Amino acid sequence: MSTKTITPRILPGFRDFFAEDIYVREFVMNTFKKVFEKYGYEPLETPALEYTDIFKGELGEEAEKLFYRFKDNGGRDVMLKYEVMTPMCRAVAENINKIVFPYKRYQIQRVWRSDRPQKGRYREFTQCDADTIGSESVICDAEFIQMGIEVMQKLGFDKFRTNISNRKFLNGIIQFSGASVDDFISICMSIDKLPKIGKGGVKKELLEKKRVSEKVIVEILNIVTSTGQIEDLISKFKILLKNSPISQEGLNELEQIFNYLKNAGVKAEFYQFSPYIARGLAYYTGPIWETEILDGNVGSVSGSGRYNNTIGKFVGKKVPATGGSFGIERIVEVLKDRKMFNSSVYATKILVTLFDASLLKQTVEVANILRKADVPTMLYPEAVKLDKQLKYADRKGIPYVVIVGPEEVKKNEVKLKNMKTGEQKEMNVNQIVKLLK
RNA sequence: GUGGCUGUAGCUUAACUGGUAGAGCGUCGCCCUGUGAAGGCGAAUGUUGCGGGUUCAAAUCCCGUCAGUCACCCCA
Repeated sequence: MSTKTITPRILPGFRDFFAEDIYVREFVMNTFKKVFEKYGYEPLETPALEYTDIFKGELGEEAEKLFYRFKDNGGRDVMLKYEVMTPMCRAVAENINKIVFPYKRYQIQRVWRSDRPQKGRYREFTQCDADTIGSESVICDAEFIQMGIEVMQKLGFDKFRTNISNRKFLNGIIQFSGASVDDFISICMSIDKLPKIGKGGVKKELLEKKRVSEKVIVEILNIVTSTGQIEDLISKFKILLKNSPISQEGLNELEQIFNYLKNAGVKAEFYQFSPYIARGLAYYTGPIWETEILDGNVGSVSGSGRYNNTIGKFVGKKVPATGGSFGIERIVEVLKDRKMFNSSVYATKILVTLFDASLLKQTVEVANILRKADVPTMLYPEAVKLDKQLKYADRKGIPYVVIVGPEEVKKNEVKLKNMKTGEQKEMNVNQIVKLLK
């Protein structure tokens, strides 16, 4: 046998998850799952590895630099899943005749990007997406927004807002202000940074990098930073952009979405018409929205929108779709930071101490009775000093300790100690089962 | 991919302008031969990330390297 030791080290941007991390993560994921399923979304899973060509050309050069790409043993050009949406489109396209539309699915899976790790950014992380495929109706968009708000509340947030806008409306603004439609995406990418870098920053960026005149920029920024009541904004824009059919279409869609939310009883504080929401991604074609945590310096925790032309690339005919992604990693961080979830809860309820090796038979009996009654029970495996065993329970956060000593055995009882209050009582094992139920 | 900052015991860190590393927490033992989280006493743990250079002398200065971290790009 070799005596050489291996230095243990984890790859940068990859993480080990211990119990306390997993408890929070599972709470968050289960909350999403439950709400998704309540709204009629079904689960979908796709492989970790895909042919490179399904991602290539879809996401842009920037993204392609971050692919975990290699040749497999059969010489195939493959890569780890970069994001969840493209494989979904692939799977839908491959099974187009089997799937019943509208197809609503959610996906909570790990993806990999060879990005430089930093705060809240990892090379392996979990993506949480839900989408409705095969319907043009904005009811799907509106319902998704409602669902997103419900999830945020279920997670325990009360200061957040979903900012809603529409790409068609923005498209109209850009034409109205005199910019070229070719610059639409790059203008959207800059506008999207508005909350982060401010009006001045956006102006600077657009002037430096794009072929847009200062006059046009000022015009766009003025419209996009308008605030007010939803109804007022919509009617104001309808008049302002009366010569732009595409804007009118977008505004009508927004009107329908806001009507839906109102009728569904969604609290008005949780959503808003935010014309500055643009989203950086190229593929959005209609309504777009982001959910933002308002207190603290968290920012956006979800990004969504309608993308009617993306799946078509895999199928050869138009397949409309809408949906989006929730930033699970960021949400988990916030929950941990704000102690909104008690992650110290250890699943084990009772530690049965082993008082003395000669009492092993009776001790195991006690543990068995508890386990038969589905009480998560741990048996201390060594007959060491009681204080050591109690200390173990304390450090593990196990709420109860059962002591099976000679005195108790004589009376056919055990001692139950509550670790939080320090109280202890002698009783029959079956009484413990009743007490903890 | 670009740039900034930081590497001293398991963790947090001290060491004035270079003079052969000290503490708190934790760990372990004992006070306490049937009781944790409090208290008292004691113990163990460091080639100061690694390699080289300057110097009588380097944790400290210089160069390189590796690692971590933050920001930008981009994004979740």
